Amino acid sequence: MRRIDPNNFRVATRDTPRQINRQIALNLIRARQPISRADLARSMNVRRGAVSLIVNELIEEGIIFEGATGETSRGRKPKFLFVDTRLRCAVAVDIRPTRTYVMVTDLVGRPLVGVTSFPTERDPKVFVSELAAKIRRLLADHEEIGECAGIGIVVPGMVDRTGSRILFAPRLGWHDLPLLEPLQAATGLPVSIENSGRACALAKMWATRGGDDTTADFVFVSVSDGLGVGVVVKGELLRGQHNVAGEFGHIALSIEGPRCACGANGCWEAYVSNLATLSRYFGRNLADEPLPLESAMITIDDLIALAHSGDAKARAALQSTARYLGLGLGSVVNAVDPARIYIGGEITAAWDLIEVTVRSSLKERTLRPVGRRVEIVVVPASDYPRLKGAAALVSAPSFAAPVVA
Amino acid sequence: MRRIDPNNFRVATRDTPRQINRQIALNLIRARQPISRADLARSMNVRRGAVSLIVNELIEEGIIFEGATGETSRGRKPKFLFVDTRLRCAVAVDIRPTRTYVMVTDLVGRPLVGVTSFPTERDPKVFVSELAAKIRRLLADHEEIGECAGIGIVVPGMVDRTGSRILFAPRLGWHDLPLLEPLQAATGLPVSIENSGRACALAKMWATRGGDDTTADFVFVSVSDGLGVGVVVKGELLRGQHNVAGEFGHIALSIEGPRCACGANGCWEAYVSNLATLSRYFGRNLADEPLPLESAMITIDDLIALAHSGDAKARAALQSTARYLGLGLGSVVNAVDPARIYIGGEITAAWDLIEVTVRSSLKERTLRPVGRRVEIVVVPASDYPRLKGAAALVSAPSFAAPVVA
DNA sequence: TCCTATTTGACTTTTCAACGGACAATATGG
DNA sequence: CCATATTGTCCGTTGAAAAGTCAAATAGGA
Repeated sequence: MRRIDPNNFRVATRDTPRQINRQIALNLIRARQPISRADLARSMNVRRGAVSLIVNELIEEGIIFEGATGETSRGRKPKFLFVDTRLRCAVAVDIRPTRTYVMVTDLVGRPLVGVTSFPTERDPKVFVSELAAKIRRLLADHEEIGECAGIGIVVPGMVDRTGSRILFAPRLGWHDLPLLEPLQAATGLPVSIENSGRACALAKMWATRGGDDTTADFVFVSVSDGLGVGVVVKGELLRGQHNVAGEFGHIALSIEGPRCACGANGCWEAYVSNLATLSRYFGRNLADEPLPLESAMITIDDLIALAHSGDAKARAALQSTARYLGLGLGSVVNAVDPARIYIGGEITAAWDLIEVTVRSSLKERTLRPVGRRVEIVVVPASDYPRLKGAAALVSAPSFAAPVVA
Repeated sequence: MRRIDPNNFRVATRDTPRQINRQIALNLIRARQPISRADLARSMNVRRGAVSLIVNELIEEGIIFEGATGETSRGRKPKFLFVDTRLRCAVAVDIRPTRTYVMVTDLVGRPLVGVTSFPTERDPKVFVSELAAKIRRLLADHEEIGECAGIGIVVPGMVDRTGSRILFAPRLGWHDLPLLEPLQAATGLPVSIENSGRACALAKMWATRGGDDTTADFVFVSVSDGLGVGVVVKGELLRGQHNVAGEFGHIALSIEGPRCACGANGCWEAYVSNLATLSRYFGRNLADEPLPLESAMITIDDLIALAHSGDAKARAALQSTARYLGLGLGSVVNAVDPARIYIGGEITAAWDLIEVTVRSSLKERTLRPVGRRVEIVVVPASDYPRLKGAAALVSAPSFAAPVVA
């Protein structure tokens, strides 16, 4: 039940059916490969002839290819179809406050070259030229991975609606910074930029899986230096009017709570960020202190290790975080009613310690009867959700549904 | 950038372009009537011939009609087209805890028969037969308004995803109650049921206006006995996985706050509902007291009148509510990044007293730089947003975009 | 080994709707 | 009266799905 905007619509032309069915076929091939033309026709409930035309068009364009012949119990053997991921790649970049990570993937998001990283340079100009050089070298060193289709970049901050400027990235000190144009100029490749929490959600949305899980509304909550949240509704990222929707990190947990970096009091982020957990461990607010030297301090990973080895103070700090995490998730669940919540970030390493607390405090705040059935899925750091999201920025557009009506 | 669900898609057929363009044309006629075929063709950027076919089809079906001939500076005069709202109507029903309101509208939501009301019977069976009788009598008394296309019902509670059962309506004491089938059986008319906050949002989405305002993401917050919220994203209501999304009334303002009817502590609703405001006025929590007799108590409208006449205690109570309202709106804005917030409910009568406080506390919690630009629009009770939303339940489906891909 | 049934993928004809252009009807201004 | 402009209709063309046909490939049974 969508309203058509009388000031912004897309009329259908003669080839609109083809555009639509082409994308459906492509997505089915992606989800169920290997698959034959006949199977495709059965799945789509159209004639084999119509499918053949679409498939041959896709083959001609090099988007899919005809692989080995398959087996059937009887009759002519089918020719299997696959999404063509050979000799093309995407560069995924994850910009974080201290280090920047780079990975090369194929066009369905599978890693091709291991993750490399380097310290994040705060000066934007220097950063751009450094990053461009690294990417050029990486692609030159691995000619076997083929042509690069584009660069996907993920940042811990807000991106404007055109995806070309960083509006505000507090932990990087970047403010209204054009990033797309300089990088595109420096690399000669198409670039997409996205907020990291949202990108994590994108990664999950486009994750190649068994294919028997249907698209459901979900939320990705990334607990890290900040709190990144991505919301997916009906197969689409929630963006809002200025492309800053989903900033659940700055909804209130307690309006009288501790001051948050955003200026407000008692934001969820101020309770559950890594800094908040560490602050509880140390018994003082680290946010007030001038830029602690990373090496001199214990990190969240150290804290989790301490907790695992039995340190009571570390355990208590994590339990508090777990409680606040669950309470905040309750607000998220009541707001968007998702089928599933993905949780990422360093804290997932302590999931065995905090799961019970998170779940029980989530239940405390969610409405009966349906809200409490929400599934929680932990995404370990080893899954590289941010980098996979960055890769999805490059690969997903060619699988997206056409815009109609 | 929507992902196509490989398990739930709609392939395009030969007549998909027609279905799409038909709905676009219909929406354009609705938004810009009176309009000629030639104008329509220009707006849609298609041939006049194609438009003529669609228009004649719509006329044949009785959905639009050809009215008076228009004026042009030169050349053949155009025949104007209008959405045909003659001799058909929708019945809008607003079920509230104490009274139930009924209105009859035409199919673009304009009132035809004034609002009538009767006390809400708590026993569902009695209620259904009473309501059905009232509707039958109403339609019989006003034969001039033509045939009834359906009944739209709005309830202060959660509705299941099929729209047939009330999952939970705390203030009515209804719990997992089938309402659609009995009412349809008793009236012989199609029935749609929706949550009242969401229906208010629907009303605004389908409000017939100048037509030069484009569809933007927005939120409707209805402050009343409870707190109803409807969220519209890209011309569509946010529903979530179990049709209970948008329950922002139960996000936290303070996790240590007062107990809410939902069982959690410090929900936004517990701070800004009419009962909360009245409780502050009386200096004690009215929620704990056994069902106060309405007549014996002062109502929120009385309280607002007192405030307007200078009563300091009443003003203070409203100011507190205003502050909490603004703070909660901050969370909503950060979560969904809307272009506009509509505010409805009894409290809008005190808007002159609370506006400054609401706006400043909203600003306190919203993220820079874009979040603070959100527009706030007050919807007075005299606009009947709930009833118009109920009417939209009946009339909107025929204008909705077809589902494709 | 031959025949039948089955399955795949290519191909042909039909139908639907947009596309592109032509045309009659209607009006204005010189 | 004529040139020009505008609206709405009509007709042939074209793109794509719908429906059906056919050859190729293969398995299994007689």
